[in-house]
Amino acid sequence: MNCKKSKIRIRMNALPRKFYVNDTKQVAKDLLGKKLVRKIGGRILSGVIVETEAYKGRNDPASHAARKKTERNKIMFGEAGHAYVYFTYGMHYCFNVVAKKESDKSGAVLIRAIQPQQGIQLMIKNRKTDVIANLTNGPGKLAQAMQITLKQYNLDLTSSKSLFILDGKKPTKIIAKPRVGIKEGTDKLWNFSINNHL
DNA sequence: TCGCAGATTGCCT
DNA sequence: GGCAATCTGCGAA
Repeated sequence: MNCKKSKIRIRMNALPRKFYVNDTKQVAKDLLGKKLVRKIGGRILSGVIVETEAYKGRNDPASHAARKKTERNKIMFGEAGHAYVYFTYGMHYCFNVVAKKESDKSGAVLIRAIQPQQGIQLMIKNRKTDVIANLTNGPGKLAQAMQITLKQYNLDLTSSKSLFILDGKKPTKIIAKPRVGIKEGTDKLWNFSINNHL
């Protein structure tokens, strides 16, 4: 890759495939502070990622990919950098990014929360609430605000123009906690967040 | 302010 | 048939 000095940067580039080909926990931490961007019909929605969770495959009972490859979770076994969207509790979508080392068979990072930056008005409309702090502080809320559905299933985040992630400021402090909403594997501190000093 | 239960659909056993 | 990587509203204190 020759990254010569580009005077005019018309569009910032999305994070490269290489970023996602790494240990799932590491990518989960690296994603904090990065900027999630969604383009819908010329409008831009964006926010800084402030909370993530790592889900591996084998040896992680809480992961969808813990047992075996199925129609739904096959994306977690696929190429890193793709979007894994799933529908749960009969009414919510959750947005994940496939991230794993070459040697790993499966793994993904759940994006749990972002801090809204652009397109807040549209998010308010999508979420039907005007409480900013409540727009994207959960996986289901985030997907609703960003209009992420099964249409984004298996989307390649490194080449898509409607959904991608940009580089951002590296957080100074990362907090590790047990993952939320699961029954098994709660001993692992694979929930990562940064203090968004609100 | 906190805690609990209902909503609601598709996937897995 | 049972339950899920959740959110919201309502009731009690």
